[in-house]
Amino acid sequence: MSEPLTPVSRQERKLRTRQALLDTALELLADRPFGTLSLREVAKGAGIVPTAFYRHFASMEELGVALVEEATRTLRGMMRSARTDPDTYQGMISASVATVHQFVRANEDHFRFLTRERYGGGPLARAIAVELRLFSGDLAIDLARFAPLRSWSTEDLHMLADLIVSVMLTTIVELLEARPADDAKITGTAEKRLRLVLLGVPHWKSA
Amino acid sequence: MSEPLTPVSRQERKLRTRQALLDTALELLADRPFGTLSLREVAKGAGIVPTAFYRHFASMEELGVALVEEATRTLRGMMRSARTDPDTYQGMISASVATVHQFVRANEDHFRFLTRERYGGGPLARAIAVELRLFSGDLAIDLARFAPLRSWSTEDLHMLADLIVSVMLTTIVELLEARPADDAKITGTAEKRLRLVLLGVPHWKSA
DNA sequence: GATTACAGTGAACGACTGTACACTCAACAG
DNA sequence: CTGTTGAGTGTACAGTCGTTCACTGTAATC
Repeated sequence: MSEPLTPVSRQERKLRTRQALLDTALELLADRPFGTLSLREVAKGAGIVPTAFYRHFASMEELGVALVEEATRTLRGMMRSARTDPDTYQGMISASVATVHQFVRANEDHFRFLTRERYGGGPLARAIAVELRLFSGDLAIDLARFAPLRSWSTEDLHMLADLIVSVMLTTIVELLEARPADDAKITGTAEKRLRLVLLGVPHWKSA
Repeated sequence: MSEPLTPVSRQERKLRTRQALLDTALELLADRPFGTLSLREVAKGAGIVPTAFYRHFASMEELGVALVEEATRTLRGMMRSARTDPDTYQGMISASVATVHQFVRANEDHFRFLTRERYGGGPLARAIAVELRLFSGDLAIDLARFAPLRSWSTEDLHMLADLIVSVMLTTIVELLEARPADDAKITGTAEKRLRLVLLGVPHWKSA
């Protein structure tokens, strides 16, 4: 149970309990929305007394914001991982969907939290919205490098990027609600949806 | 303040307080998730004592299910209203988007509730998911009547219907978060997204 | 006109909530 | 070695929560 004899500095211990708070919160969030969990149960889960919670966060809301930061770090990792620029649509599509699939399965808690609180209202939803806009903006920049999209206006590129993000988020939610046995079916449908969207690209006229 | 001298039968009174409970709940839900509101405040808002709540619902959860029913009635009304089958894609797109816009602005509470609780987890999210699947199924049937979609497999039709529903829900959320001054911009983008999706239809090959 | 059904009342309960306050005791700085 | 810092403790308080129970008054029934 006890950690090795390494003296464990003071701030290191603090960081650990802070992480324990974030972890138990995320765990409790597996099956209920953020607004329903209490400071006391998070503290208890992390093995500290309720009043000690305030040594780390001024309120539950502040904890929530920290959780958004942690989860969006995973999201950015996914985006970085997907940026392997293959040369064909089909290659890009299946590679991207595979990346999403892999990241979702490896970080279910983070994605469940993000998708659940995205429309939950309050400051959390706003923080997530900001992060998703950044995400979509990055995607638009990436898309601009593709030959068939060179001539598109930035506005249309953002429209396309939002559409793709929307499809991806739908897929993520489907993955989280399904048993892993159905993963292949879900990723297959996701690829179809993206293919259909990109099929329209060569024939697009903005007007 | 007091209603006219009409004797107001017993069950009519009961129906009214029941509706008052639903209305105050919906009002409170304007800026917080369902899980955070309490039986006591809903009862107080409806002008009855907490214990009288049980004369109408066995629990808050049951109230929530009733709210889902009420809100999805609005949703079905929207679908019925949109089924005016024009003959061109462009006509169908702009008419549908206009219908969505009009219904959202006329029933903001219902749509806010649906979109917020959709991913909130628990029995409410499940009830909403069921309703949305029905909605998507109806849409798939409607789509099957369009000439360019005659040859599509039912699986692909469902894929397309889900994609359209997803775009519509994204649009609804955008409308709810924006000031009405930005409505034109949002509906414009929504039409673009649908146009892009449908642009791919003639070139679709399922494999 | 007497009787029943039942929506709404009011007090009380035990459990849980966030937060204030004074405290301990080990890691740290001088 | 000494004094300070600060993460974690324990008690306490005022609210709120869902739910129980015995009740009241009136519309509906016979």
